Amino acid sequence: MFRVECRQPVPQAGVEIFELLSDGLPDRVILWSEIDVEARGVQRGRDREHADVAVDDGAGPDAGVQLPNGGRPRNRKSRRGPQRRDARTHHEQDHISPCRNCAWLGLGARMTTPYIEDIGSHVGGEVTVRCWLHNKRSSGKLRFLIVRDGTGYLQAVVFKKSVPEATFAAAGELTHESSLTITGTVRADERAPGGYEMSVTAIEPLQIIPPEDAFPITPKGHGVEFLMDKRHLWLRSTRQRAILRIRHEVVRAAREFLDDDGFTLCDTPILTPAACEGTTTLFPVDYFEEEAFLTQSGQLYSEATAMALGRVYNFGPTFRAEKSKTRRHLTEFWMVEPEVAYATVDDVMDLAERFVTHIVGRVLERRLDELKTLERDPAPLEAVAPPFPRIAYDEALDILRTKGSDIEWGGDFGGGDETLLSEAFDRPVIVHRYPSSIKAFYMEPDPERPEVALCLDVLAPEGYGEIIGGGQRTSSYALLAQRLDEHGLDREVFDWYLDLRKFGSVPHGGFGMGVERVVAWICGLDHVRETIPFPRMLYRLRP
RNA sequence: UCCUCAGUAGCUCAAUGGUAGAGCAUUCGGCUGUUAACCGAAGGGUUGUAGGUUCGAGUCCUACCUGAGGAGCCA
Repeated sequence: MFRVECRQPVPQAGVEIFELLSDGLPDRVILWSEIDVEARGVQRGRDREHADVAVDDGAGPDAGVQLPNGGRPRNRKSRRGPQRRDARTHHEQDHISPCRNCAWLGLGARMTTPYIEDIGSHVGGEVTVRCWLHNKRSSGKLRFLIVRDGTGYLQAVVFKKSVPEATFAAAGELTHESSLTITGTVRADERAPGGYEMSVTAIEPLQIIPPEDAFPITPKGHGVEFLMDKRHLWLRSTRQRAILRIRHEVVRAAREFLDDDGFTLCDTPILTPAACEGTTTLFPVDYFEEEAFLTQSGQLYSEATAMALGRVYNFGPTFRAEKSKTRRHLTEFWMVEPEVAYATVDDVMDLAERFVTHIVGRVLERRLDELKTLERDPAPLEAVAPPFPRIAYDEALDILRTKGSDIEWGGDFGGGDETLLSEAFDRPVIVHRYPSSIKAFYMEPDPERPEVALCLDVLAPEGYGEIIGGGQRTSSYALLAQRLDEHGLDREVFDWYLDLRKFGSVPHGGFGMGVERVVAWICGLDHVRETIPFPRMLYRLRP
């Protein structure tokens, strides 16, 4: 037995490992578990030629390798030059596995450390999986280990008669969420969850969690408070992983849509000198003895970048210090905000409609497995297609009144009103032209009805409520200045914003979409707190 | 800030004002195909905190603390 050890810096050693394999050990696969942990990190280097790995047989540094056939590898110096290229060619010919991880290691199919999601391309071969123990079932002389590596679950079977006693014992000592590498032959087996199973030949525990201080999250139920306190560990559950993958898909789809539609990403500052809208509470920050605030929207700045680049968006965190304690609120959340020069309110509605449709479509296309994990019925999502119903605020009031609401004209919708409205349609509904009095100072009034604003909200179906808010912005300098005064906002603070109306003002508009609310809706969750890895809420700053 | 509900074993929950219980987790034993495995046994408690009523309080009362849901406000 030998091991391969990492020691820096030893140039070209990554190639040496490969040559060692082909020269001295034609039928021998070096198992991942036989490679020192330090070497693994280096193996991940992008440039294989400069991977820093030396070879050691355990007798000491630079002692060389004692091969089973009695041969020794040539010393390191003699292995530079053309031979290296030969080895690489050999490697490329040898490399037949479609497994991305094995290709990435640069060691072809000989050294197989696949991710579980790729395990199907290794049937019949011996592989090593680097993982955590998800669950364990024992049946006397037979032990089932269900392991996870972040990409999936794999059932590994340890037969007492087929492995050394120590290996069988090691399988027994592993505890829930202990880390390990596990080696064995991959088989297709219908009895195993996922359809593939490993017959184990070797187990190497990395860290065994002691039973007296066991992993706190058990397979059975827990309360919200407990899980939130253990959020850093809760993330390892199947359900949380599915949600975060869908969140990733939502973000990716949003950016993909805007990038492909000619938008330029122009991120806006997090630290701001004043309220963007002046209506909600802000988190104050000491900015070198000046008071600053965490942003609650990048919109005003995006209006500036839109005047420079035409179509822009910003994508970042936003902060609201509201004492809201509901299933729809976080104090820190992510928002994507497109802004378009020369856009009218109708253009913004068109954009919002195409945007939401694209995002939902991508999730259905790429994350159906995760939706299934969440037991989310995809049917309501499949109905999401243009055109979305567009109703004016006045019509919305009529609908609400038929459904029993006693809302007066001029009032904003409460959570219950939003639920009532969205339940009236099978897809997202756009409500436009709210009374100016309940909207922000920068909303453009409707020229035909100045008491309403050219604004819009998109309400998600199934009672999920507002996921998008936006509209057309005031383009007149005089009107904007007047509105600032009416809202009690300081003109000097907004002088740069007023400049946008002073130097080539044009009609323009955009919207902001709350990522967490969209994810909650798509996943069918009853609370936004699970849609972000570490939610920040009223009374919840840790972990 | 206001309203409602909850706090009992590591976790999820029971317990008419009268001996503090179960499942999961943990430990030990059994089982060669388990699917949140199963079977048997064991350990594990200042019932959120402080007062009060009562012969007697997990249970009733008061205050406080913590959490959850909602209102307002918002994406």
